Amino acid sequence: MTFVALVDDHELLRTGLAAMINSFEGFKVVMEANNGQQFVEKIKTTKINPDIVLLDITMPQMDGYETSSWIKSNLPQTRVLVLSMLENDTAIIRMLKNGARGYILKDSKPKIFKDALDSIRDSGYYINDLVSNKLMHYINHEEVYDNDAMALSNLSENEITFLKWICTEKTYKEIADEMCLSPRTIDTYRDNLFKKLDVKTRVGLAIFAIKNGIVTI
Amino acid sequence: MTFVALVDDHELLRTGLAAMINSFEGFKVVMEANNGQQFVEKIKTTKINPDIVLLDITMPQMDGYETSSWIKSNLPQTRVLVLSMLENDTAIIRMLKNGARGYILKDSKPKIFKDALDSIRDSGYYINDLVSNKLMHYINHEEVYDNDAMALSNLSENEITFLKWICTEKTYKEIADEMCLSPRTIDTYRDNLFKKLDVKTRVGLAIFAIKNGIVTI
DNA sequence: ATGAAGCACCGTGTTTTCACCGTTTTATTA
DNA sequence: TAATAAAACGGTGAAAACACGGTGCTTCAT
Repeated sequence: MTFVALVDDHELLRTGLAAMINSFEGFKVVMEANNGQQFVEKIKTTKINPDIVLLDITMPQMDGYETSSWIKSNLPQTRVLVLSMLENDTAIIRMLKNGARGYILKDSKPKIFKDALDSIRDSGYYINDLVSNKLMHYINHEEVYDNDAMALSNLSENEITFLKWICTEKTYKEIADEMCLSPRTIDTYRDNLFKKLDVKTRVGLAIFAIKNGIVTI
Repeated sequence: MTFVALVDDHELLRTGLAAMINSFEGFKVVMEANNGQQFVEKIKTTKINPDIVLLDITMPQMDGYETSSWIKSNLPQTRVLVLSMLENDTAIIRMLKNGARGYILKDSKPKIFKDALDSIRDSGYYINDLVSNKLMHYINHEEVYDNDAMALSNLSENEITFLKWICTEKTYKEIADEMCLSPRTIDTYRDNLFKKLDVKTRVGLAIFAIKNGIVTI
């Protein structure tokens, strides 16, 4: 029997998932959590040790990236299968770098699910087209992903906050007021981010912020 | 027994939903569809007549707005319960205007689901805080919603195209080149959209375009 | 202790964006 | 065909955004 944990903030989806997975021969859902933090707590307080964790990316408190890293270092025998709506290269590569063994979209058909779980249990990995394409692409364009994937983690708290304000209609001067910083500093933030993220305009920054979940619209 | 139809392009969510609803006393899922168009076809070809339709908004082919309108005029005794991730005012008001009897978020707890279904079966409506707040607000700011909801359909082809370019890093002059129009015309497009959409900056336009699916990022 | 790295800050100048005014052209239809 | 709406185009000036080249002040590892 393979034990499965579900980590996703959508309770409804979780309920459906649990029902489905429990209906699969040889699989049993033994834990559910709303986010990474709750998952970590449950791991620590209970003695439950899941074989496979079905993990969402966008969650409050502790997101999928962090959670997957944590699992990689604290539960090395536990395998992560990402279950996300995000289809963009950065998210997929980043999760794989953080130890994920497979990546499937939330609107997949049940059969895909079964296949993925079987494959991860038996071979340790589930390599679908989504993943293999990104991997192939990654091999040839590593720099791009490095820039992009690292970008997020290389951003300071202030830069993240700044990116949130970027997605409003405030001027840089007004943003400076909001953040209690000099307008010049804000200019520097912008210029640095232009370089870091390889964009040239405020719209570029806004798109980046949205794409990477720094702001939700 | 109350018959329920599920219209949502996320098969997994549908599976979970179906399992959950079938577990509720007195409810039975009698039809599932991937989108509005498929739903309409099934209604026409089969003799199934659902009492309640659980309807998503963002779907390919025929979205929730259209589908709800169609149900309103073709199946007047069928009641629509919206099930969406969208929490923004425009979406909620627009669905209610198109005949929806209730609106719940996809990450609601199962109990909310049961309550909503019971309420719609018994009283015809499910008025939660989400809906009542928007309704109250709507009473007092009707113009705003009219502007917003109508905005999308009031946009010309060129304006839509322009909004796509807005979400790039091109300057207005470059956009003018791309669209084979004078820079002045582009200025006018921008100014008109500022008024129509009630925004003040290019970032505002970009956010609107993304929010309303004119561009996908 | 020193040199590299990062953050906050500043000045100047150019380009782009935005606001407000108006004219010509095209299409529609009464 | 004259009236009318709309789309395309234009000028000007102020405000905002962007580019570039800096200064101090920490921090922190060598």
